[in-house]
Amino acid sequence: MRHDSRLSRMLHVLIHMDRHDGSATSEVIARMLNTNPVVVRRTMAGLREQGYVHSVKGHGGGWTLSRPLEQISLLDIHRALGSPEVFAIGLAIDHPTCLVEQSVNAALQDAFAEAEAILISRFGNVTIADVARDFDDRFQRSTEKPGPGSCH
Amino acid sequence: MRHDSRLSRMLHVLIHMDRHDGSATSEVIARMLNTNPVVVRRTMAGLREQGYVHSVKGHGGGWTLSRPLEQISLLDIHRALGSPEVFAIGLAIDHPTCLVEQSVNAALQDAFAEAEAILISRFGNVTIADVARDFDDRFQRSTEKPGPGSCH
DNA sequence: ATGTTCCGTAACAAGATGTGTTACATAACC
DNA sequence: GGTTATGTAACACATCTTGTTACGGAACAT
Repeated sequence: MRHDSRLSRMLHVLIHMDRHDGSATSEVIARMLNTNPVVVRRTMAGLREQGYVHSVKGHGGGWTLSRPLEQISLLDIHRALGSPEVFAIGLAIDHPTCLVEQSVNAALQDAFAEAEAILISRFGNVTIADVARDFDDRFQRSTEKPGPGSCH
Repeated sequence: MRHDSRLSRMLHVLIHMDRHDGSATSEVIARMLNTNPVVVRRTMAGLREQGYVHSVKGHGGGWTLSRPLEQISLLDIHRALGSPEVFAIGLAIDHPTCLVEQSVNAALQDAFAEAEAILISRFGNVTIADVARDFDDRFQRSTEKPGPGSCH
């Protein structure tokens, strides 16, 4: 696969869970995301550990939100997923003895650090509720009768 | 491997080439970078196509710079390498029919676009000569007698 | 109690990509 | 023609995300 899509998937599913009464099973979520129930459990495990969702075993069980979307930022989810590497480009080696390579590393790291700081700051300032609100706008524009609906 | 280190490697070798009279063979460059001559040719091919370096076959041949480092930015090299994907994080799917996922994509793409714009802008504003100058500073601090030297 | 429905997790396959390596063709210079 | 280079195809390898199978454990239904 080309890149890590777990953040995208988790935001997607959390909004659906918010707009859906009761709990959702890994099976149902997997169909939403066009993937496998095991992948769902694996990915949501981090969110559960951080207290953003709750899982219940057995009949009638499944996944539920543990707190309102207003209280969860994109950064929270990014971190719950283990703060995966942001960049696909990186240094050849981390601590080179070559002074030339040290300068190259410094130049690149500066640039990466600046870009990452922007991204992380942005993630921290956007809640999932903000994204859900944007969905409401799109939904309203796409239908005559606005309301809390979804595409699944 | 974890990530794309071609940019880092190319900056490294271009500075060495600048501080080294005559041409350098793929063999010599490969030893600098702790890699293989074929990898060097493969990676430098893009730089040659864009006119940053020149290669000569046969006895006495090798690689030479086609223009001063002042005229090559980090962005130039990034593009010469085919503008590889900057981020290791991405969207689940590109053009979803699901309105929720469309909102998620929009939020993430906004954030990524902003961060990438910063990174690209930074790359565009730094020439390899700037990096080489930083090397000169480090070299001077590391010895009594400053001068155009390298670690290889 | 037993079966059904869930999650939890280990184990392994698949696909993609950067990299390493071998092999061979081609070109330039001795 | 032989030597020294690059150019490039072909394939192996490592790593990582994702997909899949398998099985264990917990909760609820009957």
